[in-house]
Amino acid sequence: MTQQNLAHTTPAQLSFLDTLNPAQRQAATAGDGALLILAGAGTGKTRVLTARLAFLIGTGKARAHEILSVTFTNKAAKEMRERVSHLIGGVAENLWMGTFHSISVRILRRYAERIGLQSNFTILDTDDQLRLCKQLLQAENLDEKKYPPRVLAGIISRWKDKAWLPSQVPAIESAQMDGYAPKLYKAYQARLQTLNAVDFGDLLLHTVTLFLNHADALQHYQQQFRYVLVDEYQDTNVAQYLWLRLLAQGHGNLCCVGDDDQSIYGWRGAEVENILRFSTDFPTAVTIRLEQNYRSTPHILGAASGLISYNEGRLGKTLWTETDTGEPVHVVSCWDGADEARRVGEEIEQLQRKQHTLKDMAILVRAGYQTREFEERLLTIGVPYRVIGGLRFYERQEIKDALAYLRLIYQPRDALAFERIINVPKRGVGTAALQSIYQFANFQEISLVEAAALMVDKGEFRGAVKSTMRVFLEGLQRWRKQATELSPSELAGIVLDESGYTRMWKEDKSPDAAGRLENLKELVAALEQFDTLGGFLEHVSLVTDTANTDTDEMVSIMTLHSAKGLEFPTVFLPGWEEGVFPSKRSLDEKGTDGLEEERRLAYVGITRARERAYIFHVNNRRIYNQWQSMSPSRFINELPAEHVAQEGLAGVQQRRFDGSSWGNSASDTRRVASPKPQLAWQDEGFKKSAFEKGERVYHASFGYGDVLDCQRDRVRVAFDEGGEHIIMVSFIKKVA
DNA sequence: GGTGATGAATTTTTT
DNA sequence: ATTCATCACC
Repeated sequence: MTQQNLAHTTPAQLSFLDTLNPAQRQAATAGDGALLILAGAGTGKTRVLTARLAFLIGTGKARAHEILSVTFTNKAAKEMRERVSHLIGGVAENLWMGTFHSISVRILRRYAERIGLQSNFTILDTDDQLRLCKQLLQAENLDEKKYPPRVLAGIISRWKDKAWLPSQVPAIESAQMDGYAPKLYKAYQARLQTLNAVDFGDLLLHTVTLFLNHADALQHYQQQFRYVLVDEYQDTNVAQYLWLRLLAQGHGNLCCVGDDDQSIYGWRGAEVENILRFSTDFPTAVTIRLEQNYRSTPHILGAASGLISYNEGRLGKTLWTETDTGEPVHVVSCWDGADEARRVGEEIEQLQRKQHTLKDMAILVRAGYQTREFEERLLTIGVPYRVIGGLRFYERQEIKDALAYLRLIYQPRDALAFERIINVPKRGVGTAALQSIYQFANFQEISLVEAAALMVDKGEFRGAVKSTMRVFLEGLQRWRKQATELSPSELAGIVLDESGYTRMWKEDKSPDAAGRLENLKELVAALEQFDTLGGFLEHVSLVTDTANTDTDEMVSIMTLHSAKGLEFPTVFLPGWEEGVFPSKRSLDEKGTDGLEEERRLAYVGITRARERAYIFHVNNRRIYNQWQSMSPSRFINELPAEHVAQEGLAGVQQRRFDGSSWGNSASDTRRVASPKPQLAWQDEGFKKSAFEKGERVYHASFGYGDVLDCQRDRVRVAFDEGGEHIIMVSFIKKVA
């Protein structure tokens, strides 16, 4: 295969370069050394990255396995691999392509013992981390009110993002949590080590530590990876920066692609400075700007560019496009949230009548809670939608429980898994019993499972606990044996059955129990794709289930963050009000930096649009059940007037709304005169959603059911599971 | 150890 | 409003 890869490169093999514009081609074919590609939104970033990969291989500069290509998400890695395959074929399989975390895992599994772990270490999720933090706080006798576990977990994560080991936390930072934080961090790390576990931050931190302390390991990878490429460089944190710098040391062939204007993950440790500093870090670096935008109309681009120009710390780019002018960005003023949702709905219906397909439209919100009003509205008017993000499959309670069983089978030392399920389903093991198991295990320096087994033998438990515990432990042993004989999927089925976990949900009366059972079935089905339990567990910890492909005819609703990297012909951007967007909290916590990040988020939002962008803001919004009068976001004022069309209420710019300015507008004849939401039956949309006796409907939590009768905005429904309920029509949907 | 009441918090999210 | 967690009590 070596022969093949080195193969004679003919110009024909590099013909893909002809389709690139000059800047793109320059970036794809740049010579060795540090290279920064500043790729504005919609300038063909992925295209250039894949072309460069193909170029390096096609010209024989490197063989596929000598190139390391890092992304932030699995989705991006997958997409890039597919696109490279198109250019160079099956050789692409040999590329090292993945997320920082997945590549780190690969490295760490190999060198685990160097950093005091076993190769089969567990990767903890946020839940586990939180539980651990809580335990540590309890062990230190600290008040969980004063020092919330979440805060501690956050501090530790941020420190890890900075690549600080417990001993390296600087003095100023050490003062956090009244000075307890460093000690707790140290204890946390010690605990992880005994658990043979790592958290997400550790994956990077340990890899950096490994490279710093074990020259042979570092050299091995430095020599193997002759080229290192990074996507979304503006999102890297310090640990990732060091990780990259160490790997690229020597040959210095580090190619970073990014856009400082799209750095929106500062709150989780990303440092825009990494990209701003690139030329200083690598003085010989070549910087190439991709500025021709292939996505949006000039108005959209103009609005976005004008907005982002208010940010100070940026490298600066001038995006341009050859596309037709198109519509200005619509800024729509609304009375309240319900009105806003109604208007978005109307616009969607109108576009639909003009033959626009629903999958070309997206509603992008600042925060998850904002999706609700749109969901309700779209349900009412019968427009199919899909919320992207939110609670993911592997984060559901029942899935985590099931996974804990599997984890414990795979890795008996996994104390956090043990803790999670020892009393799920109920086995009569409460805090007291768990405490004694813990003490015994610590004292004997054995795992919780071993401790529990010994205690059962010694008759330490009384009554019911004694037998349930025995049954559980025997089961565990049996399953562990079966794990070597059965497929992961078969094993999961047996475990869920024999442990009583499935029965627990079958006997559960709550309306969502049926859904949980469904999810468990889905889990067992998903397991069929894996040959080993270990492989599956790793997949789960590193890979988020990807949102369904965009084949369905539906409007997408998602947060601005999860919209990054996507594009839609039509984009709706609601909630542009001071306090909501820019978010008050962001400003309070991070000041000007926070504001600039919010502004970048706004920039990301607008630049998702190909043809049409609608920005909405309301006069009144109910926040935590309290009506608040809102001013339009400063970002609206920052949009250049020539790219904007104002609709709805007049006099939006600059001034804060007062009651009098509302209603004077001629274009505002249909406005509702009170903050009270309009009842569904009063508006035209309701006709479409009127229900009739006998109709089949769906409700998000009750599931499917039949309509018994309906009155105005309410219907009585007999649900298949979960009985009879009277429901607002806006919460149910007709099904065929 | 389970149940009901009271009180506090409440972005963004991948890995 | 709603959720979540803890506390008090059975």
